[in-house]
Parts: sequence; structure tokens; C-alpha cells
Amino acid sequence: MARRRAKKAVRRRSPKGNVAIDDAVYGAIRRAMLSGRLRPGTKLQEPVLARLLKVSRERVRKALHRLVHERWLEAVPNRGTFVPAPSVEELRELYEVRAILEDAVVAKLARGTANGSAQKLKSHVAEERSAVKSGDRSRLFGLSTEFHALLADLCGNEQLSSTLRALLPRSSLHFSLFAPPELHNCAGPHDHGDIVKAVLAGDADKARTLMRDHLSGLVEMLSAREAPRAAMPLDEIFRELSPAKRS
Amino acid sequence: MARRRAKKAVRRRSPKGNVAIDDAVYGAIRRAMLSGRLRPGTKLQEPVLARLLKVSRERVRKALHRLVHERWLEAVPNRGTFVPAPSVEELRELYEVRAILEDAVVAKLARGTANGSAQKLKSHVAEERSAVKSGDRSRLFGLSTEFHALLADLCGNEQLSSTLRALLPRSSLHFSLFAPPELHNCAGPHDHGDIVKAVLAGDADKARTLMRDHLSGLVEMLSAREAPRAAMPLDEIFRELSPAKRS
DNA sequence: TGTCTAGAGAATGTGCACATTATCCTGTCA
DNA sequence: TGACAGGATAATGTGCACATTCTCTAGACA
Repeated sequence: MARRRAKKAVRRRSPKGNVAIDDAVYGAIRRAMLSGRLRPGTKLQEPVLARLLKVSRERVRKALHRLVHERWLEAVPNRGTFVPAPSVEELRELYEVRAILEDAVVAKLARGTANGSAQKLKSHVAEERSAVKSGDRSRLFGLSTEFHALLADLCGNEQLSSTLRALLPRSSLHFSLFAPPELHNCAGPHDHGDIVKAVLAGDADKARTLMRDHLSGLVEMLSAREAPRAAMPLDEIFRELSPAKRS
Repeated sequence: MARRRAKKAVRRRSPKGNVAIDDAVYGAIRRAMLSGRLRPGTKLQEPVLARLLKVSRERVRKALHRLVHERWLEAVPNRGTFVPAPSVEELRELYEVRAILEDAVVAKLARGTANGSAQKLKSHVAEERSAVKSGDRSRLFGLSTEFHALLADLCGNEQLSSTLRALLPRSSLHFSLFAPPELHNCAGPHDHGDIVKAVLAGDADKARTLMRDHLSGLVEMLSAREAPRAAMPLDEIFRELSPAKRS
């Protein structure tokens, strides 16, 4: 009973802030992956992450399950959660499916878009260009992926959008792990601008061709599998990212 | 301490049987949904299911999370887990995405299949025909869905296969909730047989047309939204299904 | 009579303690 | 010296108790 009262006095958790905490934990781990410093095979231990992020182990657990579900991570029963080592074969298959879906996406968009779509697309491409200049790798990666999601969103078919979005985390994983460190090698923003132009011009055939070429180019780049960055201890990775967790 | 020893004496859980229990709980709830007796809006309460299935609440919790993830169910924070009421609009969107993917599937297969594919497809269609005759609604629903998954599997692209499979639970949900009770109204096995013929004949165009018509036919049928079966208390539904849980 | 409020009851959410399992290290024996 | 067995340690997995939130109902008041 004494214990019960003590607990009640100590608890100072904001009422509706639970999902916010969950999202912060999820985001921190996801950002760590996007940074490209987590090498395939790395084990993400629940107690370690809980200590580094200063949350209970259950929160880490939940976030890890979510990431496994989205295929950012892989779980082995009674063993733990690991950073996957996706194969080139998987890369090819993944981008084949993306090509099927995104071909349909740009074809639909070229046939006609909703009001405001043109503005959204243009400003997104502009944002990508500024990210290239500032040299923020994580930010550019995020924006590049989001471009494809944005296209799908503008189709007005939620199922199409969510189906493609489900493929993007795994796609980003390949990017994080195997993209070259130099940003100017990424064939991203330039292609994106051309695709937008074709779509807005209503040229479906050109848009489809550009999209397929764009995706093929990414496959080629990622198949090279440039040597990844040097490994870094977990605590250093998360120490760097911890400020963003609170924003 | 006495409590601790008592626990140890009572526990008689098989060592590796945990995942089996989880699967059983998951399967029981899924089967309940496929039976078509759970109406949209029904709340699936954790304590009730735990009592009916004779497992701990945590197991039920885990299974519900999984079903929510697969979009069989919908969760509302602090409120519970509910049987969804998917709209006709969603139905159309869903089948549009399926058409995009399955169009590509049959086109790939018509270009050439792996050894043994023909046999698998033929025997599957035969199985569907026998299910129609036996009048087992749940079984036919399961087989009909599995036919589309089988086609995707035979493509040899795991990503394509898993992407389509991710859409099938939600698709089955529409089927369970809104398909007419009479089995002979289902435009299933007959279409499937024709598609198999076209694929094995290498006629890609015909296979694609048949697949698109087949999916359109399903949309039309499900859009009618026949009156669902009468509601039934949860305990009766799960009492009927409990034997299968142990098999 | 309709609406709003307070409280009882029951559901969901979460931290913790403990059980179970894997890993690593050490010592022994061939 | 190498391989293997056994135990120490630390991880993952799970049931439970409690906190929090929601729902539903009875009753007061306009």
C-alpha cells in the first residue's frame, strides 16, 4: 500500500502523451537506420535502447515490433531484433513491384490531377534541391522517398497510396545501407523534376518511361553496394539523434 | 516464495508451443471473421475472448494487434478493437490496386511458368470445384482468396507475392461481410479455370482481360451489399469454432 | 421532460517481476 | 592444444497488478 501511494506520487506522465512517446522512440530508431550507420546484422537490444532513450523497455519493445512489421528490422524468436541484410535479388524484386505500381500512378496523374497537386509537386522538388545544396543526407533520403509517396497520394486512391507506402520503408533500407556516401551521386531530384513536368504536361507515356528509367537507375546504383560507413557503437548513434527526439 | 514455487509446479506449458498458441488464437478470431457472422461495428473485448478461448489476455492482445496490422480489424486507442465497416468506395479502390498487380501477375505467368506450376493451378481449381459441391462457405472463401495468392507465388517474385497477399485479408473482409449467402452466386471457380487455361496457353492478353473482368465482377457482386447474416453472440460463434483451434 | 453531471463499474494500457532461453566463458578431459 | 560440458550472466518472453480511460446509469436541476 505504501508502495502504491509512492508510485502515484512519482508518476508525472502527461495524460495523452503516450502515443507521442511511442512515436518518439519509433522515430529515433528509424532515424538511426536512415543515418546509414547501423550495419546489417547489428542487434538492437531492448535494455540498451531503453537506457539510451530513457524510456521503459516496453516502449522500445512496441517500437521494435512496429519496425519489424514495416520490415525495417527482422526479429528472431528468443534471439532478438536485427538490422537486416537485404539481398540484391530482393532489391530487384522490390523495384519491379514499385515499377508496376508507380507506372500506374503516373499514368493516372497524367490523365488529370486534383487542384493544388501541381503546386505540391513543384514545391516538393524545390525542397529536394535545397536539401541537396545543404548536404543533409538523411533529409534528402527522406524527401526522395516522400516524393514517390506524394505522387501516389495525389492519385486519390488511398489503397494504392498505402500499398506503395508499405514498400517504401524496405526500399529506404536498401538506400540507407547501400547508397554511396556522396550526395551528388544520387540520381534523385533531377529525375523527379522531369517526371513532374511530364505528368503536369499530361504526357502519360513520357511520364511512365521516365519513372521506369528512374527506378532502373536506382536499382543500378544500389546494386553496386558501395562499402558502407564504418560501424559505430549504438550509444554514439543515438546520442547524436537524441535532440531530434524531443522536437 | 511459496507463491513462486506453486507457480513453477503448476506451469505445464510445452517449451516451444508458444507460437502455436498464438497462431491458434489468431486463427480462431480470423475464422470467426470469415464465417461472416461478425457484423461491422462489433467490439472484440479482450477479457471476453480470453475467457472463451481459455488463454491469457496478453495472447488475445497480441492476436488482435496482428489482425489490426493486417487490417482485418480496426483499433481505437483506449476504446478497443472493432470489426470494420469498409465502404464501397474502399472496395473499388482496393480492387483497382489488385487489378494493377494481378494484371502484371498473369502477364508474367503467361510468358512462362516454373515447373510444376500447371499441376498446382489445375489441382487448386479442382479443389475449389469440390468445395462448391460440398457447400462449405468458409472453405470456398479461403480457397478463392488463396487462388490469387497462388498465382502471385508462382511468379517467383517474393515481393510481388507478399504485396498482393497484404491486400487479400482486407479483400476477404469485404467478401465475408457482403457476399451473398448462396454459394452458387459466387463467380469464383469458373472464372479461375478460364484464367488458368489462358495462362497455361501463353495467351497473356486473354489472361489479363479475364483477370480484369473477374475482378470487376467481384466488385459488382460485393457492391450490391446483400443483407448480412443475423448477428450472433460472440460466445456462440467461438463455441462453434473452438474444436478447429486444437487441430 | 430533456439535459447535464457525478460516480460506479468495466474495459484498455503499462510497468514490473519473474520464467525461459540463448550466449559466453571457464575448466576438464582426451 | 582442441573440443566439449557445465555454469554464470544477460537477454527475450509473459503473466499479473495496477493506473488510466471510457461507458453507462441514476439523479438533480432547469
